Amino acid sequence: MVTLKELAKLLNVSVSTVSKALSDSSEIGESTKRRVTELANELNYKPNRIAQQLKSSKTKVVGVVVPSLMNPFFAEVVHGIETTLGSHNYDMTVCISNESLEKEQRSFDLLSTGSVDGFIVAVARETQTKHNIKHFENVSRTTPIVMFDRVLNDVACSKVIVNDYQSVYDTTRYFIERENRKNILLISNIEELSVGKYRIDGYTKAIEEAGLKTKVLKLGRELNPRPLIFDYLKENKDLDAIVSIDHITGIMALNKAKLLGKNIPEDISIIGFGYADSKYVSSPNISVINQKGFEIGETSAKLLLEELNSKSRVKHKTIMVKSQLNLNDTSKKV
Amino acid sequence: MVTLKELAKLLNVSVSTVSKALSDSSEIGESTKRRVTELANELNYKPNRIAQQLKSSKTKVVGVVVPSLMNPFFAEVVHGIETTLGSHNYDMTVCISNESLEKEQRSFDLLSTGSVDGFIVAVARETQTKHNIKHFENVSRTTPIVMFDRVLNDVACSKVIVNDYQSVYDTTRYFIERENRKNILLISNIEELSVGKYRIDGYTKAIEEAGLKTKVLKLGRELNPRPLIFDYLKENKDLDAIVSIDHITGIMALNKAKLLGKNIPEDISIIGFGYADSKYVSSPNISVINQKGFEIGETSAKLLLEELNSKSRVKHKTIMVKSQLNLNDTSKKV
DNA sequence: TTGTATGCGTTATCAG
DNA sequence: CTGATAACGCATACAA
Repeated sequence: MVTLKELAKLLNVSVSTVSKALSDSSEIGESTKRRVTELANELNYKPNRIAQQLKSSKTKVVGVVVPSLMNPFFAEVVHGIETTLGSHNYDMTVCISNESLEKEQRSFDLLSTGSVDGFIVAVARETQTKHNIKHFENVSRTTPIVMFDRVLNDVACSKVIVNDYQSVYDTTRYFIERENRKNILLISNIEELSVGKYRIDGYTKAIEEAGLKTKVLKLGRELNPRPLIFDYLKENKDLDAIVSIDHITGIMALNKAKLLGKNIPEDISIIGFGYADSKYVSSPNISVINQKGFEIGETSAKLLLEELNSKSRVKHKTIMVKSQLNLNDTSKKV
Repeated sequence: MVTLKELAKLLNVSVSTVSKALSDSSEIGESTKRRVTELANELNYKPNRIAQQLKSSKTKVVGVVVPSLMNPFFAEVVHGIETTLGSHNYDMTVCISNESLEKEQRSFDLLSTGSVDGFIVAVARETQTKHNIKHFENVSRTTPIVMFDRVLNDVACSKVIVNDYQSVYDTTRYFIERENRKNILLISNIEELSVGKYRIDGYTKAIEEAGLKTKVLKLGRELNPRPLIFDYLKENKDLDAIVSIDHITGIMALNKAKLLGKNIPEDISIIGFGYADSKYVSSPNISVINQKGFEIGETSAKLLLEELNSKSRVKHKTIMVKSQLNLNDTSKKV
């Protein structure tokens, strides 16, 4: 690595002259600047970022902590984050919590000691169920945090949330009022998460308002839920609509319904939570409540950058990114 | 942030005493150690990683540059990388090249100036087609690089590759010999990538050895290739097997074949390239050549860590991770 | 056993 | 216009 010192020695000037020349300071004469920049280019000098970071106590790096990258929703959010950060010359350190509280804590502990200027996080399942929030509280004293999707209300930080309640409420009402469905099943495998609860609440409200009966199939953390779905469908032949509150069980329900000889959407309307590529993976194309992962990522990153670049301690914001209802071939378009 | 200096002042000892005490040096007396560690814990002292990095000129951070995270294969690889790095107390900075040469170069330029100890990369499409490799050559002089999947033969570095040729050759032969298929279509949308070429070559070899006729549908970079697939299938009713060399066009072909009234796998066997979750997304479950993304990630990370931790300049290795043939319900099991 | 001095590479302040 | 000096926080060779 070529350093300022080496350039200085070769040019018989001082280190500070070189430094100023390279940052095009008005203090330095044109001819010196030329000599310096020429040699710097020739030797391909690049300032050492670690040294700059130590000096400025800013890293231009953001820590991103997500439960998983295999979940397309999170992958999409991370993509949105990276795009926004990149256009502001920030990098990101990605940690995967694997839904584990301990891994999440380790990531925060490690990165909060100077490695990053701020955090963007979707809290792990275990963190949410055990409600252990010390690592967030500790860090947030010195370092801004933005939470998205999986959010903890009692941590003081900015948040980007999804209109989980409303989107499922609207969807369920759509099924009831526009499609005249009466036996609507909700399938859940994330009922222990706050977002899961909101979604179930939205469904319940719509069903009860219409005087219908709620039917909820909770799959818990079952690794292969397909048999459970199949059995339920087999024993409830009168179902005429299914709402899945995650991205994969909807597809499973679709496939199982077809196996049972159901016509879709004539016999059963099916909708799931989705993401950009959801349309490719089922036939007929499943309807989705599109969570706009990319936008959520962009918004989270912008929110964080705002906090990082404002001198005065900025007030925490909570922004809602509305999901988009994409009615494809598994719901009657009316 | 509490620093060594502050601890030293509070304890009326020197900075170096504190430093040594905290690293449990044998030079320091037990009682002093106790006093120091107690106060350090009380004030929640954590060494500033940036300062440590500057001192040691090691960051314990790896730069990971991938074309996309929305492609489940890359997401899986990154997950494997993160797992391995994490268990060795390394972090990773993830950059997404978006298949763009320029973005890839920027990432390498930025991170190679002290920010990371090494790189793991799958080269961008544009980099491969334009064959611009200067940024790799420059960096590799000072910083180890491991390439995976998308590999450049003329860059001197370690590589983790997939047995693309062999896996498609074997699959095609399976269709021919065990299932007695005669009209086998290969669908490609990555023919300009080295891995795409290998896969097509494997197919071609098997077909020609059997005295059959090759049929290759090249989709290029078409954004919505489904109509192209549909038309091809409609005009070639005699197809009895399809090999897709990426993870999504196989699913599309499956769905289009069903639309055309084909029974699967009786009329047509279908196989695609896949990843861990592929089995969930189609009905019947599509057969896949499973690329073992997680293992590729693990292997890449291990290879890099080896280079980073060996004093002597280690010889570059190339490791092949073999794909696994998962015959599900879209291929006759014999 | 503890402390002093130096350096990692950069930037900023101040003096010449 | 240029240069010397100090500082960011830590670690270590060397003194005491």
